[in-house]
Amino acid sequence: MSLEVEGADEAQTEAVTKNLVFMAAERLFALHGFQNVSVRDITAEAGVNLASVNYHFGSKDALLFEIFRRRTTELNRERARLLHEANDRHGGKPPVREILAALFIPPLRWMAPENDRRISLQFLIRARSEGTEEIRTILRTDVTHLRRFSDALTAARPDLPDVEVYWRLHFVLGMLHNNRFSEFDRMNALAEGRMGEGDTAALLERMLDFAEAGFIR
Amino acid sequence: MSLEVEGADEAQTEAVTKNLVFMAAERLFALHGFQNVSVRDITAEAGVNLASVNYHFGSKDALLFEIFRRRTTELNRERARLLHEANDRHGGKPPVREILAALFIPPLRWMAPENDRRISLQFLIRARSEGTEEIRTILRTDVTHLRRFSDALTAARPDLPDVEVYWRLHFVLGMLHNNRFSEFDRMNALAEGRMGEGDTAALLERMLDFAEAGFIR
DNA sequence: GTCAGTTTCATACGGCCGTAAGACTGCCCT
DNA sequence: AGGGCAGTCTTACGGCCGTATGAAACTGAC
Repeated sequence: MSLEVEGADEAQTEAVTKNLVFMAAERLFALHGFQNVSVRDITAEAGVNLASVNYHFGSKDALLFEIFRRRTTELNRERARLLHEANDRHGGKPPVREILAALFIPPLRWMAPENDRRISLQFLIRARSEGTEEIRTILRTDVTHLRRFSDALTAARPDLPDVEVYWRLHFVLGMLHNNRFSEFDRMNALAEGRMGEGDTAALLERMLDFAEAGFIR
Repeated sequence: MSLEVEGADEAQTEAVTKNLVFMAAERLFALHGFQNVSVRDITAEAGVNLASVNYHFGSKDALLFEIFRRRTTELNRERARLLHEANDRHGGKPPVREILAALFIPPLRWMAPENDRRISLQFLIRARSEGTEEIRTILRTDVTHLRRFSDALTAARPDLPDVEVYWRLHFVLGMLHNNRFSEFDRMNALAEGRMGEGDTAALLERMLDFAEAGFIR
């Protein structure tokens, strides 16, 4: 349940231009939203030619989708690995807190201030609500990733009806997805700046305390 | 802590066209997002002339803002009234569950399937993340409404550090704002349709149980 | 050195966008 | 009767958008 960063390399030296576009687009989409960023904005930010987007990705929609796909895969893989490790530690039946930690830790790692994946997380959160119809369809349809977690949770709380588990997982995901800049800033304004965003380790414990309490009850 | 609907009239007979535009715009914005809906879409849906938006509201941005302002005011007023009633019932110091109920009940009332305010809630949730810079600034700046609730919560839990209250309120609002169609559909797909969206009274109790547990802990 | 293949470049096209301008309509007030 | 006016209509303008095209530049193999 630690937040230490682990080796996240990825060679990806192929096609410098394609990568410049990818990174610039992810950044701008995350900051301003899909519809508010034009292909011209992206190529200008990346310092490449206007036609690059359509040459390397096919279309603006396809670019968005590829970023979404890659980041989602990465996030899901990290989560699955942590859940797997929790399974190993507890003989295939980890307690609720460990399951929730596997769900929380990857995005919280990404969110750490010095982490350059911070923008990727903002992108994912945004794409979830503002994405293309294609993205929304996938989100609605492909729930295999979540199933691992709901299964683990029902195993950890066999006394709880399935439906109850789903609802509480729904609430927990709401907590998690609300961690975007603007919402945090709002609450921090209310707290007159005393919320201290930086400490992600403390945030993890806070979130686990809150979510676990709601789950164990 | 009941969900019975109360008198929500509002005369609003002024300028039929203006109202048609208002309603059509709210609906389309809620369903498809601000950037994905054109002035032409709105006026077509409303069955009025293209120029109506600019004549009655000044601009598309101003239209969005006016819808946001009105719905926010209505929601905040309902919440404030419920909190006030809770105060009266408990001599100015209601327990956590009552405070959270004052926060949850208005949006849940709006969300009830037969309620025509359902679309207004979807609009508000969307505007919160996709709105204009002006809307985001207001959300970030104007926290007077939230202060009533954070004050009440710190009074109900004087042993808890202020900062802790803000964090937990942040989590609770995350739970609440995640109640959009798409997110629910996702979880309901995972539950194979067994989540039974319709019963908002049960949902209220479920949310209160979860949030209260996290707060009391 | 040539040629095929890949990548970059400048440019343009058609389309939809938000907004403005000005003519027109109906209604009330005097 | 007639003038004023709020509201509605048609139409068009300039602008930015995503994408397509074809030429130019580059790369490596032989």
